[in-house]
Amino acid sequence: MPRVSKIAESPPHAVAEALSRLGRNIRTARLRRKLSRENLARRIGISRYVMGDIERGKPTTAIAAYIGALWALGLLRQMDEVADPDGDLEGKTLESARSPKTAPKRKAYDDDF
Amino acid sequence: MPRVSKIAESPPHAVAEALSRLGRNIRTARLRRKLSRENLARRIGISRYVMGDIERGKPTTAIAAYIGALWALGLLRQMDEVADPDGDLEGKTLESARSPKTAPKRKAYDDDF
DNA sequence: ACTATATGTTGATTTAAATCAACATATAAC
DNA sequence: GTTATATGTTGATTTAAATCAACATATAGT
Repeated sequence: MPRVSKIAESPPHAVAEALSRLGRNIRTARLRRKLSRENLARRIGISRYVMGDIERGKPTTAIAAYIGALWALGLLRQMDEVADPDGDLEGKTLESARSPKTAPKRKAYDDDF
Repeated sequence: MPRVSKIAESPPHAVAEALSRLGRNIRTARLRRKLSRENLARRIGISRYVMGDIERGKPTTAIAAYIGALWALGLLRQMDEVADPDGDLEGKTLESARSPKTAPKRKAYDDDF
C-alpha cells in the first residue's frame, strides 16, 4: 500500500514477531496438508509470490490474503476469538468502571459506523 | 494493493465475515478504552482513515495495521494461538498419518525458506 | 546421473492503498 | 442553541503491492 504506514514500514518488535509467527504457523499447516504454495495460493486466489510473503510475515500484505490462507486451511475459526469482547478483561473492567452510559455513538444503538 | 487479488477484491463470505467481526471487536475494544480513532491511529502510526477501514473490516488493508491495532490495545497475545501447530488437530493427524519423513525442506532443518 | 516439483530472484508493469485537505454531519456537554 | 469532539465523504497525489515472465536453485524420487 503506497505511502506505506509506519506500522507496516517498520513495525514494533512485538508486531513483527506476531506476524512472523503467524506466517510460520500457516506454513506449517500447509506442509502438514502436503500442499505446495502454488496449489494453496490458487485456492485462495493469490499468486505464489504473495503466498511466500505470507509465510515470511510480510507486514504490508493485505489482511485478506492472510485470512484467506487460514480459511483455505480450515483454520479460520481461530480468528473469532481475537479481540473478542467477552475475552477482553481489560476492556470489560474499564467499561464497568464508568457511570451510566458508555461512549459516544452515532445513529442507531451500538454497531453503526 | 494494486492489482488487487481476488481474495481481497471479493472475499468468500466466511472471510468477509471474519474480517467484519475482527473490525467490530477492535472497535469495541477501542471504545471501551475511551480512545478516539484519531488517538488510537496516532499510537499505531496510521491515519484515522485507515483506522476506519480496520473497523469496517476492509480486506485490502495491510495486516500490519490490524495487528498494530491489537498491539496498541493490548490484545496482541490472542494472535499467538492462531494457526498454532499444537492446536491444529487436523494437521497433526495428517502429519502423523505419514510414513517416515514429512515434506520437502530446503537447506537446514525445519524453518528455513 | 536425470527428472520433476517447489521455491527463490529479478525486472517491468499495472493499479489502487494510504495520505492529506477540506468540508459535512452527528453526538455529547454545556 | 452553541461549542467541541468524533467520524463520514470527496477529490487529488504519491508510491509501492500484486502480478507476471524468465531464469536460478534446491530437494525428492527414480
